[in-house]
Amino acid sequence: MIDIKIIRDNPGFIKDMLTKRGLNLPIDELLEWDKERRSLMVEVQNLRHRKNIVALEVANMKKEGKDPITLMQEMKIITDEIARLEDRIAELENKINYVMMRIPNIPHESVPPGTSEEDNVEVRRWGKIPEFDFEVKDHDEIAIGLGLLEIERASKASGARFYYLKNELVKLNIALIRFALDLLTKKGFEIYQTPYMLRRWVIEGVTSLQDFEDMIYKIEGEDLYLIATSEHSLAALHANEVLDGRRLPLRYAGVSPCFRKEAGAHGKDTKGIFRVHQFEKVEQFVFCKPEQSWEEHEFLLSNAEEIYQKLGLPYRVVNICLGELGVVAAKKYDIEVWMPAQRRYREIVSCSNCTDYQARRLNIRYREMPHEERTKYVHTLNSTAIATERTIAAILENYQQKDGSVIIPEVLRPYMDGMEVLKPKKV
RNA sequence: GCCGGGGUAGCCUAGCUGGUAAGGCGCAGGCCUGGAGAGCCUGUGGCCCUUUCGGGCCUCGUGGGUUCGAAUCCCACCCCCGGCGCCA
Repeated sequence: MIDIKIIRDNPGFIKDMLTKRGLNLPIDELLEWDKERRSLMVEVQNLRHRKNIVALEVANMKKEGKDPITLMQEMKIITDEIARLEDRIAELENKINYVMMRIPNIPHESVPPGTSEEDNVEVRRWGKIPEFDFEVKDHDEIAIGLGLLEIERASKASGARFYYLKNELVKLNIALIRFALDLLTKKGFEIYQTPYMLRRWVIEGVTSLQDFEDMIYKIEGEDLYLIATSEHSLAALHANEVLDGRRLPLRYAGVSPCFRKEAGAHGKDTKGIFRVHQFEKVEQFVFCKPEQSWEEHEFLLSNAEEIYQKLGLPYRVVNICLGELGVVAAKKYDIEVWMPAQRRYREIVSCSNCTDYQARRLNIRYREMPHEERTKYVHTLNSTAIATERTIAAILENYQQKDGSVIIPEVLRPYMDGMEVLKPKKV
Protein backbone atom coordinates (compact mmCIF):
# COMPACT_ATOMS: atom_id res chain seq x y z
CA MET A 1 0.00 0.00 0.00
CA ILE A 2 1.25 3.45 -0.83
CA ASP A 3 0.73 6.54 1.34
CA ILE A 4 -2.63 8.13 0.50
CA LYS A 5 -1.00 11.53 1.13
CA ILE A 6 0.97 11.05 -2.08
CA ILE A 7 -2.31 10.78 -3.96
CA ARG A 8 -3.81 13.80 -2.19
CA ASP A 9 -0.75 15.91 -2.99
CA ASN A 10 -0.21 14.73 -6.54
CA PRO A 11 -3.15 12.90 -8.10
CA GLY A 12 -1.89 13.62 -11.62
CA PHE A 13 1.35 11.75 -10.98
CA ILE A 14 -0.52 8.66 -9.74
CA LYS A 15 -3.03 8.73 -12.60
CA ASP A 16 -0.14 8.97 -15.04
CA MET A 17 1.54 5.95 -13.44
CA LEU A 18 -1.68 3.93 -13.60
CA THR A 19 -2.14 4.78 -17.28
CA LYS A 20 1.42 3.68 -18.07
CA ARG A 21 0.70 0.38 -16.33
CA GLY A 22 -2.61 -0.05 -18.14
CA LEU A 23 -4.59 0.13 -14.88
CA ASN A 24 -7.89 1.89 -14.45
CA LEU A 25 -8.75 2.89 -10.88
CA PRO A 26 -11.15 5.66 -9.73
CA ILE A 27 -8.66 8.14 -8.28
CA ASP A 28 -11.00 11.16 -8.36
CA GLU A 29 -13.67 9.21 -6.49
CA LEU A 30 -11.04 7.96 -4.06
CA LEU A 31 -10.12 11.55 -3.23
CA GLU A 32 -13.78 12.50 -2.77
CA TRP A 33 -14.34 9.57 -0.40
CA ASP A 34 -11.19 10.50 1.47
CA LYS A 35 -12.35 14.09 1.81
CA GLU A 36 -15.80 13.09 3.04
CA ARG A 37 -14.30 10.61 5.45
CA ARG A 38 -12.05 13.19 7.00
CA SER A 39 -14.82 15.78 7.37
CA LEU A 40 -17.03 13.15 9.03
CA MET A 41 -14.15 12.29 11.34
CA VAL A 42 -13.99 15.90 12.48
CA GLU A 43 -17.74 15.80 13.16
CA VAL A 44 -17.47 12.59 15.14
CA GLN A 45 -14.54 13.90 17.14
CA ASN A 46 -16.48 17.04 18.07
CA LEU A 47 -19.43 14.94 19.17
CA ARG A 48 -17.16 12.75 21.26
CA HIS A 49 -15.64 15.83 22.83
CA ARG A 50 -19.14 16.98 23.83
CA LYS A 51 -19.91 13.49 25.07
CA ASN A 52 -16.84 13.41 27.30
CA ILE A 53 -17.86 16.73 28.87
CA VAL A 54 -21.49 15.69 29.44
CA ALA A 55 -20.44 12.34 30.92
CA LEU A 56 -18.42 14.24 33.52
CA GLU A 57 -21.35 16.50 34.32
CA VAL A 58 -23.61 13.49 34.77
CA ALA A 59 -21.14 11.95 37.18
CA ASN A 60 -20.85 15.20 39.16
CA MET A 61 -24.62 15.69 39.39
CA LYS A 62 -25.08 12.13 40.63
CA LYS A 63 -22.42 12.75 43.25
CA GLU A 64 -24.37 15.82 44.40
CA GLY A 65 -27.60 13.85 44.50
CA LYS A 66 -29.22 15.68 41.56
CA ASP A 67 -31.11 13.98 38.73
CA PRO A 68 -29.23 14.38 35.39
CA ILE A 69 -32.19 13.21 33.29
CA THR A 70 -31.94 15.90 30.55
CA LEU A 71 -28.21 15.42 30.19
CA MET A 72 -28.70 11.67 29.90
CA GLN A 73 -31.20 12.25 27.12
CA GLU A 74 -28.67 14.44 25.31
CA MET A 75 -26.06 11.70 25.69
CA LYS A 76 -28.37 9.19 24.11
CA ILE A 77 -28.88 11.46 21.11
CA ILE A 78 -25.15 12.10 20.73
CA THR A 79 -24.38 8.37 20.94
CA ASP A 80 -26.91 7.57 18.23
CA GLU A 81 -25.57 10.32 15.98
CA ILE A 82 -22.00 9.07 16.42
CA ALA A 83 -23.09 5.54 15.50
CA ARG A 84 -24.80 6.86 12.36
CA LEU A 85 -21.73 8.80 11.23
CA GLU A 86 -19.42 5.90 12.00
CA ASP A 87 -21.46 3.58 9.80
CA ARG A 88 -20.95 6.01 6.93
CA ILE A 89 -17.23 6.31 7.70
CA ALA A 90 -16.87 2.52 7.69
CA GLU A 91 -18.62 2.41 4.31
CA LEU A 92 -16.22 5.02 2.93
CA GLU A 93 -13.22 3.24 4.37
CA ASN A 94 -14.24 0.03 2.63
CA LYS A 95 -14.36 1.84 -0.70
CA ILE A 96 -11.08 3.65 -0.06
CA ASN A 97 -9.40 0.43 0.98
CA TYR A 98 -10.64 -1.39 -2.11
CA VAL A 99 -8.86 1.10 -4.35
CA MET A 100 -5.77 1.51 -2.16
CA MET A 101 -5.21 -2.26 -2.14
CA ARG A 102 -5.05 -2.15 -5.94
CA ILE A 103 -2.74 0.82 -6.43
CA PRO A 104 0.74 -0.56 -7.12
CA ASN A 105 4.00 0.68 -5.65
CA ILE A 106 5.69 3.71 -7.18
CA PRO A 107 8.43 2.49 -9.50
CA HIS A 108 12.04 3.61 -9.22
CA GLU A 109 13.21 5.94 -11.98
CA SER A 110 15.56 3.26 -13.35
CA VAL A 111 12.69 0.87 -14.14
CA PRO A 112 12.46 0.51 -17.92
CA PRO A 113 9.15 1.31 -19.61
CA GLY A 114 7.24 -1.42 -21.43
CA THR A 115 4.53 -3.96 -21.00
CA SER A 116 5.98 -7.40 -21.72
CA GLU A 117 8.96 -9.67 -21.12
CA GLU A 118 10.65 -8.36 -24.29
CA ASP A 119 10.87 -4.91 -22.71
CA ASN A 120 13.03 -6.11 -19.82
CA VAL A 121 16.52 -4.67 -20.11
CA GLU A 122 19.54 -6.96 -19.94
CA VAL A 123 22.03 -5.61 -17.41
CA ARG A 124 24.88 -8.09 -17.86
CA ARG A 125 25.80 -11.66 -18.74
CA TRP A 126 28.11 -14.00 -16.86
CA GLY A 127 29.65 -17.33 -17.79
CA LYS A 128 30.32 -19.26 -20.93
CA ILE A 129 27.44 -21.03 -22.58
CA PRO A 130 28.43 -24.72 -22.73
CA GLU A 131 28.88 -26.43 -26.11
CA PHE A 132 27.97 -30.09 -26.45
CA ASP A 133 29.15 -32.56 -29.11
CA PHE A 134 26.13 -34.77 -28.52
CA GLU A 135 22.38 -34.34 -28.41
CA VAL A 136 21.43 -32.33 -25.34
CA LYS A 137 18.78 -33.77 -23.05
CA ASP A 138 16.12 -32.10 -20.90
CA HIS A 139 16.77 -32.08 -17.16
CA ASP A 140 13.91 -34.50 -16.48
CA GLU A 141 15.12 -36.94 -19.09
CA ILE A 142 18.57 -36.86 -17.50
CA ALA A 143 17.26 -37.30 -13.95
CA ILE A 144 14.89 -40.10 -14.90
CA GLY A 145 17.74 -41.75 -16.80
CA LEU A 146 19.85 -41.61 -13.64
CA GLY A 147 16.98 -43.16 -11.68
CA LEU A 148 16.75 -40.12 -9.41
CA LEU A 149 13.35 -38.69 -10.29
CA GLU A 150 9.75 -39.99 -10.40
CA ILE A 151 7.28 -37.80 -12.28
CA GLU A 152 4.58 -40.20 -13.44
CA ARG A 153 4.13 -41.77 -10.01
CA ALA A 154 3.96 -38.30 -8.48
CA SER A 155 1.13 -37.39 -10.81
CA LYS A 156 -0.66 -40.57 -9.71
CA ALA A 157 -0.32 -39.52 -6.09
CA SER A 158 -0.74 -35.76 -6.31
CA GLY A 159 -1.40 -34.70 -9.89
CA ALA A 160 0.52 -32.63 -12.40
CA ARG A 161 3.51 -30.50 -11.34
CA PHE A 162 4.56 -32.79 -8.49
CA TYR A 163 7.65 -35.01 -8.28
CA TYR A 164 9.56 -37.46 -6.15
CA LEU A 165 13.28 -36.80 -5.82
CA LYS A 166 15.41 -39.84 -5.02
CA ASN A 167 18.80 -40.70 -3.52
CA GLU A 168 21.58 -38.40 -4.81
CA LEU A 169 19.09 -35.81 -6.05
CA VAL A 170 17.72 -35.46 -2.51
CA LYS A 171 21.28 -35.02 -1.26
CA LEU A 172 21.98 -32.52 -4.03
CA ASN A 173 18.90 -30.58 -2.97
CA ILE A 174 20.08 -30.47 0.64
CA ALA A 175 23.61 -29.63 -0.50
CA LEU A 176 22.32 -26.58 -2.39
CA ILE A 177 20.46 -25.41 0.70
CA ARG A 178 23.52 -25.87 2.91
CA PHE A 179 25.75 -24.16 0.37
CA ALA A 180 23.49 -21.10 0.22
CA LEU A 181 22.99 -20.93 3.98
CA ASP A 182 26.71 -21.16 4.65
CA LEU A 183 27.49 -18.46 2.12
CA LEU A 184 24.86 -16.11 3.57
CA THR A 185 25.92 -16.85 7.14
CA LYS A 186 29.45 -15.73 6.22
CA LYS A 187 27.94 -12.49 4.98
CA GLY A 188 26.23 -11.88 8.32
CA PHE A 189 22.71 -13.09 7.56
CA GLU A 190 20.73 -14.74 10.34
CA ILE A 191 19.09 -17.98 9.29
CA TYR A 192 15.41 -18.60 9.86
CA GLN A 193 13.33 -21.69 9.30
CA THR A 194 9.89 -20.11 9.21
CA PRO A 195 6.22 -21.05 9.58
CA TYR A 196 4.85 -22.58 6.39
CA MET A 197 1.34 -21.30 7.03
CA LEU A 198 0.26 -17.73 7.65
CA ARG A 199 -2.92 -15.84 8.42
CA ARG A 200 -4.77 -13.97 5.74
CA TRP A 201 -3.90 -10.46 6.93
CA VAL A 202 -0.18 -11.30 6.62
CA ILE A 203 -0.47 -12.56 3.06
CA GLU A 204 -2.57 -9.53 2.15
CA GLY A 205 0.20 -7.38 3.57
CA VAL A 206 2.96 -8.82 1.42
CA THR A 207 1.46 -9.78 -1.89
CA SER A 208 -1.04 -8.55 -4.45
CA LEU A 209 -4.66 -9.67 -4.55
CA GLN A 210 -4.01 -11.14 -7.98
CA ASP A 211 -1.13 -13.27 -6.68
CA PHE A 212 -3.37 -14.31 -3.83
CA GLU A 213 -5.78 -15.83 -6.32
CA ASP A 214 -3.20 -17.33 -8.68
CA MET A 215 -0.63 -18.54 -6.22
CA ILE A 216 -1.77 -19.12 -2.66
CA TYR A 217 -3.21 -22.36 -1.28
CA LYS A 218 -5.78 -22.06 1.49
CA ILE A 219 -6.15 -24.48 4.38
CA GLU A 220 -9.74 -25.68 4.52
CA GLY A 221 -11.69 -24.39 7.50
CA GLU A 222 -8.85 -22.31 8.97
CA ASP A 223 -7.63 -18.77 8.55
CA LEU A 224 -4.35 -20.20 7.27
CA TYR A 225 -2.58 -20.17 3.90
CA LEU A 226 0.49 -22.06 2.71
CA ILE A 227 3.42 -19.75 2.04
CA ALA A 228 4.49 -19.25 -1.56
CA THR A 229 7.93 -18.19 -0.32
CA SER A 230 9.56 -17.54 3.05
CA GLU A 231 9.60 -13.88 2.01
CA HIS A 232 6.04 -13.84 3.36
CA SER A 233 6.83 -15.35 6.74
CA LEU A 234 10.00 -13.29 7.16
CA ALA A 235 8.16 -10.06 6.37
CA ALA A 236 5.59 -10.94 9.04
CA LEU A 237 8.31 -11.51 11.63
CA HIS A 238 8.38 -7.84 12.62
CA ALA A 239 4.75 -6.94 11.87
CA ASN A 240 3.40 -4.25 14.22
CA GLU A 241 6.86 -3.59 15.63
CA VAL A 242 8.96 -0.46 16.00
CA LEU A 243 12.56 -1.42 15.23
CA ASP A 244 15.68 0.26 16.57
CA GLY A 245 17.15 2.25 13.69
CA ARG A 246 20.68 1.73 15.01
CA ARG A 247 20.34 -2.01 14.37
CA LEU A 248 19.20 -1.70 10.76
CA PRO A 249 19.63 -3.19 8.24
CA LEU A 250 18.41 -6.58 9.50
CA ARG A 251 19.47 -9.28 7.05
CA TYR A 252 17.73 -12.64 7.23
CA ALA A 253 18.00 -15.86 5.26
CA GLY A 254 14.82 -17.92 5.24
CA VAL A 255 14.68 -21.58 4.30
CA SER A 256 11.37 -23.21 3.53
CA PRO A 257 9.35 -25.14 1.04
CA CYS A 258 7.23 -22.95 -1.24
CA PHE A 259 3.71 -23.84 -2.35
CA ARG A 260 2.25 -22.34 -5.50
CA LYS A 261 -1.00 -22.99 -7.32
CA GLU A 262 0.43 -21.86 -10.68
CA ALA A 263 -3.09 -20.96 -11.76
CA GLY A 264 -3.00 -19.37 -15.19
CA ALA A 265 0.20 -21.20 -16.16
CA HIS A 266 -1.57 -24.03 -17.96
CA GLY A 267 0.58 -25.51 -20.67
CA LYS A 268 3.74 -23.65 -19.57
CA ASP A 269 6.77 -25.71 -18.57
CA THR A 270 4.75 -28.87 -18.11
CA LYS A 271 7.80 -31.14 -18.20
CA GLY A 272 10.12 -31.86 -15.32
CA ILE A 273 10.66 -29.91 -12.14
CA PHE A 274 11.05 -26.40 -13.54
CA ARG A 275 7.53 -25.19 -12.72
CA VAL A 276 6.01 -27.17 -9.85
CA HIS A 277 3.51 -26.73 -7.03
CA GLN A 278 6.12 -27.28 -4.35
CA PHE A 279 9.82 -26.52 -4.14
CA GLU A 280 12.50 -25.53 -1.66
CA LYS A 281 14.04 -22.10 -1.50
CA VAL A 282 16.59 -20.13 0.46
CA GLU A 283 15.47 -16.52 0.49
CA GLN A 284 17.26 -13.31 1.42
CA PHE A 285 15.18 -10.73 3.25
CA VAL A 286 16.14 -7.26 4.50
CA PHE A 287 14.49 -4.68 6.75
CA CYS A 288 16.30 -1.35 6.40
CA LYS A 289 16.01 2.42 6.43
CA PRO A 290 14.77 4.11 3.25
CA GLU A 291 18.18 5.62 2.54
CA GLN A 292 19.79 2.16 2.70
CA SER A 293 17.44 0.24 0.47
CA TRP A 294 18.90 0.85 -3.01
CA GLU A 295 22.34 -0.19 -1.84
CA GLU A 296 20.83 -3.26 -0.15
CA HIS A 297 19.05 -4.13 -3.38
CA GLU A 298 22.34 -4.31 -5.25
CA PHE A 299 23.87 -6.25 -2.35
CA LEU A 300 21.16 -8.94 -2.46
CA LEU A 301 21.59 -9.24 -6.21
CA SER A 302 25.36 -9.59 -5.86
CA ASN A 303 24.92 -12.40 -3.32
CA ALA A 304 22.61 -14.28 -5.66
CA GLU A 305 25.04 -13.76 -8.53
CA GLU A 306 27.89 -15.04 -6.39
CA ILE A 307 25.95 -18.23 -5.71
CA TYR A 308 25.38 -18.92 -9.41
CA GLN A 309 28.97 -18.01 -10.26
CA LYS A 310 30.26 -20.47 -7.68
CA LEU A 311 27.93 -23.10 -9.12
CA GLY A 312 29.37 -22.30 -12.54
CA LEU A 313 25.98 -21.73 -14.15
CA PRO A 314 25.85 -19.14 -16.96
CA TYR A 315 23.27 -16.44 -16.38
CA ARG A 316 22.18 -12.97 -17.26
CA VAL A 317 20.70 -10.23 -15.09
CA VAL A 318 17.65 -8.34 -16.34
CA ASN A 319 16.01 -5.18 -15.07
CA ILE A 320 12.27 -5.90 -15.11
CA CYS A 321 10.12 -3.42 -17.03
CA LEU A 322 7.18 -1.50 -15.60
CA GLY A 323 4.50 -3.79 -16.99
CA GLU A 324 6.11 -6.93 -15.55
CA LEU A 325 7.03 -5.39 -12.22
CA GLY A 326 3.97 -6.50 -10.29
CA VAL A 327 2.16 -4.56 -7.62
CA VAL A 328 4.51 -4.68 -4.66
CA ALA A 329 8.02 -4.03 -6.00
CA ALA A 330 9.45 -0.61 -6.84
CA LYS A 331 12.23 -2.28 -8.81
CA LYS A 332 13.03 -5.87 -9.63
CA TYR A 333 16.00 -7.70 -11.07
CA ASP A 334 15.71 -11.25 -12.28
CA ILE A 335 18.62 -13.59 -12.75
CA GLU A 336 17.98 -15.91 -15.68
CA VAL A 337 20.03 -19.06 -15.90
CA TRP A 338 21.02 -20.71 -19.16
CA MET A 339 18.97 -23.84 -19.87
CA PRO A 340 20.80 -25.76 -22.64
CA ALA A 341 17.86 -27.92 -23.71
CA GLN A 342 15.66 -24.87 -24.24
CA ARG A 343 18.61 -22.85 -25.58
CA ARG A 344 17.51 -19.80 -23.62
CA TYR A 345 17.81 -18.01 -20.29
CA ARG A 346 15.08 -18.79 -17.73
CA GLU A 347 14.16 -17.03 -14.50
CA ILE A 348 15.83 -18.52 -11.44
CA VAL A 349 16.19 -15.55 -9.07
CA SER A 350 13.92 -12.60 -8.40
CA CYS A 351 15.35 -9.70 -6.42
CA SER A 352 12.94 -6.90 -5.37
CA ASN A 353 13.01 -3.66 -3.47
CA CYS A 354 9.48 -3.24 -2.12
CA THR A 355 10.33 0.11 -0.43
CA ASP A 356 7.67 0.88 2.19
CA TYR A 357 4.80 -0.90 0.41
CA GLN A 358 4.79 -4.06 2.55
CA ALA A 359 5.93 -2.21 5.69
CA ARG A 360 2.91 0.09 5.55
CA ARG A 361 0.41 -2.76 5.42
CA LEU A 362 2.23 -4.84 8.02
CA ASN A 363 2.92 -1.74 10.15
CA ILE A 364 6.69 -2.22 10.45
CA ARG A 365 8.39 0.97 11.55
CA TYR A 366 11.66 2.14 13.05
CA ARG A 367 13.00 4.95 15.16
CA GLU A 368 16.43 6.48 14.46
CA MET A 369 17.15 6.57 18.20
CA PRO A 370 15.11 5.05 21.05
CA HIS A 371 14.10 8.47 22.39
CA GLU A 372 12.86 9.82 19.06
CA GLU A 373 9.17 10.47 18.88
CA ARG A 374 8.79 10.09 15.16
CA THR A 375 8.54 6.62 13.67
CA LYS A 376 9.07 5.91 9.99
CA TYR A 377 8.23 2.90 7.87
CA VAL A 378 11.12 0.58 7.05
CA HIS A 379 11.90 -0.58 3.55
CA THR A 380 11.71 -4.31 2.84
CA LEU A 381 13.63 -6.22 0.19
CA ASN A 382 13.70 -9.81 -0.86
CA SER A 383 15.73 -11.93 -3.20
CA THR A 384 16.02 -15.57 -3.99
CA ALA A 385 19.34 -17.03 -2.89
CA ILE A 386 18.59 -20.48 -4.30
CA ALA A 387 15.41 -22.04 -5.60
CA THR A 388 16.67 -25.59 -5.42
CA GLU A 389 14.49 -27.43 -7.91
CA ARG A 390 15.15 -24.96 -10.70
CA THR A 391 18.81 -24.97 -9.82
CA ILE A 392 18.89 -28.77 -9.91
CA ALA A 393 17.35 -28.59 -13.37
CA ALA A 394 20.01 -26.11 -14.48
CA ILE A 395 22.86 -28.19 -13.03
CA LEU A 396 21.57 -31.36 -14.69
CA GLU A 397 21.40 -29.70 -18.09
CA ASN A 398 24.59 -27.62 -17.96
CA TYR A 399 26.76 -30.35 -16.46
CA GLN A 400 25.40 -33.28 -18.47
CA GLN A 401 27.83 -35.70 -20.15
CA LYS A 402 27.54 -37.81 -23.25
CA ASP A 403 27.15 -41.03 -21.23
CA GLY A 404 24.17 -39.64 -19.29
CA SER A 405 26.17 -38.83 -16.17
CA VAL A 406 26.26 -35.38 -14.58
CA ILE A 407 29.28 -33.67 -13.03
CA ILE A 408 28.60 -32.16 -9.60
CA PRO A 409 29.78 -28.55 -9.25
CA GLU A 410 32.87 -28.41 -7.05
CA VAL A 411 31.39 -26.15 -4.38
CA LEU A 412 28.69 -28.74 -3.65
CA ARG A 413 31.01 -31.75 -3.29
CA PRO A 414 31.88 -31.07 0.37
CA TYR A 415 28.16 -31.29 1.10
CA MET A 416 27.86 -34.59 -0.82
CA ASP A 417 30.52 -36.72 0.84
CA GLY A 418 32.96 -35.71 -1.87
CA MET A 419 30.87 -37.17 -4.69
CA GLU A 420 32.05 -35.80 -8.04
CA VAL A 421 29.60 -37.18 -10.53
CA LEU A 422 26.06 -38.57 -10.75
CA LYS A 423 26.30 -41.87 -12.65
CA PRO A 424 23.61 -44.10 -14.07
CA LYS A 425 23.14 -47.21 -11.94
CA LYS A 426 24.60 -50.37 -13.50
CA VAL A 427 21.87 -53.00 -13.79
C1' G B 1 -9.68 -30.81 22.88
C1' C B 2 -10.91 -29.91 28.44
C1' C B 3 -10.08 -27.06 33.21
C1' G B 4 -7.64 -22.96 35.60
C1' G B 5 -4.65 -18.14 35.51
C1' G B 6 -3.44 -14.16 32.41
C1' G B 7 -2.91 -10.08 28.04
C1' U B 8 -2.86 -2.30 30.56
C1' A B 9 2.00 2.63 26.78
C1' G B 10 9.36 0.56 24.78
C1' C B 11 9.49 -2.78 29.54
C1' C B 12 7.28 -3.89 34.57
C1' U B 13 3.01 -3.23 37.49
C1' A B 14 -1.99 -1.02 40.01
C1' G B 15 -7.05 -0.32 38.87
C1' C B 16 -11.20 -4.99 37.28
C1' U B 17 -18.15 -4.50 43.29
C1' G B 18 -18.87 0.92 35.99
C1' G B 19 -17.71 7.75 36.45
C1' U B 20 -10.97 12.01 33.39
C1' A B 21 -5.95 4.99 33.20
C1' A B 22 -2.29 5.53 38.81
C1' G B 23 2.79 4.35 39.68
C1' G B 24 7.79 2.47 38.64
C1' C B 25 11.92 1.30 35.19
C1' G B 26 14.31 2.69 30.73
C1' C B 27 15.30 6.63 27.33
C1' A B 28 15.72 12.03 26.01
C1' G B 29 15.79 17.21 27.37
C1' G B 30 16.13 20.80 31.36
C1' C B 31 17.45 22.52 36.47
C1' C B 32 21.49 21.63 39.87
C1' U B 33 27.27 20.58 39.66
C1' G B 34 34.11 22.27 38.50
C1' G B 35 32.61 17.36 36.29
C1' A B 36 29.78 13.04 37.26
C1' G B 37 26.14 10.79 40.31
C1' A B 38 21.94 11.60 43.23
C1' G B 39 17.73 14.63 43.45
C1' C B 40 13.92 17.60 41.10
C1' C B 41 10.97 19.17 36.59
C1' U B 42 9.23 18.04 31.59
C1' G B 43 8.53 14.66 27.69
C1' U B 44 7.89 9.54 25.93
C1' G B 45 1.87 5.45 20.78
C1' G B 46 -1.77 6.46 16.53
C1' C B 47 -5.15 9.67 13.87
C1' C B 48 -7.62 14.33 12.60
C1' C B 49 -8.07 19.86 12.31
C1' U B 50 -4.48 23.91 11.96
C1' U B 51 0.61 27.72 7.33
C1' U B 52 2.37 28.51 12.51
C1' C B 53 0.95 28.71 17.64
C1' G B 54 -2.12 25.36 19.22
C1' G B 55 -6.46 22.11 19.83
C1' G B 56 -9.29 17.61 19.73
C1' C B 57 -10.23 12.39 19.28
C1' C B 58 -8.64 7.43 19.79
C1' U B 59 -5.52 3.58 22.23
C1' C B 60 -6.21 -1.22 28.46
C1' G B 61 -5.21 -8.55 23.12
C1' U B 62 -9.21 -8.17 18.74
C1' G B 63 -14.34 -7.57 17.40
C1' G B 64 -19.40 -7.08 18.95
C1' G B 65 -23.14 -6.06 22.92
C1' U B 66 -25.39 -3.80 27.57
C1' U B 67 -25.29 1.41 29.62
C1' C B 68 -26.24 8.40 29.86
C1' G B 69 -21.12 6.51 30.65
C1' A B 70 -17.01 0.23 29.92
C1' A B 71 -9.93 -1.34 31.23
C1' U B 72 -14.05 -2.73 34.63
C1' C B 73 -20.29 -6.21 33.13
C1' C B 74 -21.93 -9.86 28.92
C1' C B 75 -20.80 -12.73 24.15
C1' A B 76 -17.37 -14.47 20.33
C1' C B 77 -12.47 -14.99 18.72
C1' C B 78 -6.83 -14.61 19.08
C1' C B 79 -2.44 -15.20 21.91
C1' C B 80 0.63 -16.45 26.45
C1' C B 81 1.39 -19.45 31.18
C1' G B 82 0.08 -23.92 34.22
C1' G B 83 -2.47 -28.72 34.63
C1' C B 84 -5.07 -32.94 32.12
C1' G B 85 -5.69 -35.54 27.46
C1' C B 86 -3.53 -36.59 22.64
C1' C B 87 1.02 -36.79 19.99
C1' A B 88 6.41 -36.90 16.15
